[in-house]
This record gives sequence, C-alpha cells and structure tokens, in this order.
Amino acid sequence: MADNPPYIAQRPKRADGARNYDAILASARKAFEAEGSDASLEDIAARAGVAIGTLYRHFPTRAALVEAATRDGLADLVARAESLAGDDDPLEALATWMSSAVRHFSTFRGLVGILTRSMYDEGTPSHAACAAMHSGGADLLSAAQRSGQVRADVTPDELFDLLSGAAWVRENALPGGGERGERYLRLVLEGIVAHPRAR
Amino acid sequence: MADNPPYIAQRPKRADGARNYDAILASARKAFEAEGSDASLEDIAARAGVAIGTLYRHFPTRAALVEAATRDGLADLVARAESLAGDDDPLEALATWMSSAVRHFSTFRGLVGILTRSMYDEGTPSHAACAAMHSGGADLLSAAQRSGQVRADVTPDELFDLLSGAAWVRENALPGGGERGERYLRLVLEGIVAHPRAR
DNA sequence: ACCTGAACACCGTTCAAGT
DNA sequence: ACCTGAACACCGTTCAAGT
Repeated sequence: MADNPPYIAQRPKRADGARNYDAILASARKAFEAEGSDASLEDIAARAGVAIGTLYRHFPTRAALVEAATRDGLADLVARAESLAGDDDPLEALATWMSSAVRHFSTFRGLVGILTRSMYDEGTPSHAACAAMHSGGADLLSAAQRSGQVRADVTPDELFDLLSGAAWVRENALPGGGERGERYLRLVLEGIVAHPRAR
Repeated sequence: MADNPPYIAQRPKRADGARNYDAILASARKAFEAEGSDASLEDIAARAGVAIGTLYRHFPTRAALVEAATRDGLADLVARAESLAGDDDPLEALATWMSSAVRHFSTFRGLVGILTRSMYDEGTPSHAACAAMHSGGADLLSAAQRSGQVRADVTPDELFDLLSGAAWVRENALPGGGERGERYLRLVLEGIVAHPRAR
C-alpha cells in the first residue's frame, strides 16, 4: 500500500558524474528559461555535452529534472518566510514574501502548473518543498490576519491561488510581463486587506 | 509587408466534407476537454472516423482547430457583453460577465494561454474574436468606473489579467477547481471595487 | 473538391555494451 | 559507478494517389 516516495535527484560523488550532473542542470535551467518546462531533453543533453542516457541516469523523469533545477529557489523561499515571520508589519512581510514567491514561480513557462500540482500531489518530486512553502506562507498569512490587516476569511489555499494566478500572468502576459505581474499582485493584495467599512 | 491573415476554418459545402468537418470538431472538443489543448490530433481524427489527412485539410494548424472549437463560445461572450452594457447596476453586470468569461476561458487546459496570446498577436486565428471580447469587457469596465463602483485606475488589460488568472486557477486548482475559480474571482472583484475610505 | 494512408521527421525513453 | 548511442515507440506533418 505504501507507494514509494518520488525520485529526488542526488549529485554523484564520483568526479565525472558530478561534473555531468552540474552541466546538465546548468543546461536545463537555460533551456527551461528559454523554452519553458517542456524544452527538449535531447537538446539539454547535447548542450551539456553528454549523451541522452546520461541525462536519464541522473534525472529519470522530467519532473525530477525540474525539481533539481528549482530546488535552491524553493529552499530560499522557505527560509525567507521564516526570516519574515514575526516582522513588525505582518502585512508588509506577507506582501514582500508573496512578491518573491511570484517571481520564483514564474521563472519559466510551465513552472506554476508544476508547483501547483506538486502542492496537492504527494507523488511528485517537488511536493516536500511545496508543502514547506505552503506552511511558510500560511504562517505569514495568519500573522497578518491576527494583526487585523488581512481579512479573516482568506484561507492559505486561496492565498496560493492568488499567488499562482499572479505568477501565471507574469509569465504569460506578453507585453511587459514582469511589471504586469507586480501590478496584478498589488491589486490582489488590496483585495484581501481588511477594510474597516467593508463587510 | 502585409502578412496574410491567419487561417480561419470554414465548413465545406459538400455533404461528405461538412459531415467530416462536424465530426472532427465534435471529437476535438471532447478531446480538448479531456486532455487539454495539446490532445493528440491522430486520436481526434481516429475518433471522428477520418484519416489524419482529412483533419489537416480542414484545420491546417492546431490553432485553427482550437479557434473553430471555441468560436461559438467566444461569440456568445461578445453578445453577452453587448446585452449587459447599459445595465442598471454596472458592477453587477461586470461581475456577471467576468464570471461567464472565466468559465469559458477555462473550458479546457491550455485555452487561457491560447486566448491570452491571441489577444495581443494579430497573426493568430482567434485574434479577431479576442479583440472583440476585449472591447466588450472594456466597455463594461468603464461603465462600472463611471458609476464610481470600480476604482478608476484599473485598465482593460489589467481586467483581462485578473480574468485570465482566475481562469487559470479554475482550470488548474485540482481539488474543486470550479468553486475555487468562483471564489478567486470574488476576491479579485472585491479588490477592484472603490472603497470610500481607501486611498 | 475531398479523402486516404504511407512516408518522413522529430523526440522521448530504454537498454545492451562499454570504461 | 558511470557513460554511450543505437533501437524502439509515438506522434506531428506532408503529399502522391485515389474517388
């Protein structure tokens, strides 16, 4: 019954293996940013100077490669949530964190979808990182709610929906994606702040 | 210099051609809903009972097939915007229209992306329909702004960003996508209403 | 005017042979 | 333990031959 955990890529100890592993990751990051999460694996291998079998040996699935390529960024986000927790201005802290999260989520086309799926699917390589991120964001949200700055009826899942939507727009709004993503987030945040007059 | 207009599929006059055209469209709609916009064209043709060449004859590109499959829905949205214009409650009218737009945009996985691209790229088959929709939405927005119910600093492009984000969430939020899409839209709408107290 | 299906190209994935 | 590249499978796309 216990389905085995998802495959998490590990950097090999042997010199040639480690070198190839690094080269593939660097090549993959470039390709993902240029062509999105469905970039050609053969191209990635070729540009890393290895045969296709070597890519598969280190990263048996595309999801494993994506996980490895985005691992550090996700860890940074979790660390950032922890360091922002307990901030004097919880709303400011939440806004700052969401902005960096949106930026990371839209590193390349297709990443938001992968992370969103990972958030609710334990069988994906990025699930652990996503769950950690989810709880980091939830903490910042509940602090902002306790301080009365954010409406009490917003759930963590909804926070991530808003965040994902902003990231999707940032990645897909062709003319001036970055700025539009920021503007989008600001609109959304003003939508969840607690207005004394609003019911 | 004048790049030729994008290909728009037309229903053939001859009986066998019309029959196949309809069968392919029906099969495509089913496939898109089940597998998203990148469903296998060979499967679509097979399930329609025609050879792959027949599919290509009627719909030379995937974009042309998607356009034909979503044409009626987009036309409905444009008509709906026109009939809602001049409503007594412009905010209510805008909210109603956005809700149907979100529902149509998330008919199948990948559609939001296609429509968003079409909105700003004249070379795509769906561009004309998207432009009509854009102006329909813009009219409803500006009416709601003139009535003072929606903040004046929201642009039509931003409205469609909000709409697209909601549609993306609706299509991709795995547990309970539909409800989450609605909730998302409500949050976003409350974010753009004009608050007397807010600056 | 429309249909068929073989042919070609491309890419993901596996695996036997090698160091 | 790691690497290579041929082999297979699958699918998108074109086109010559047919009605």
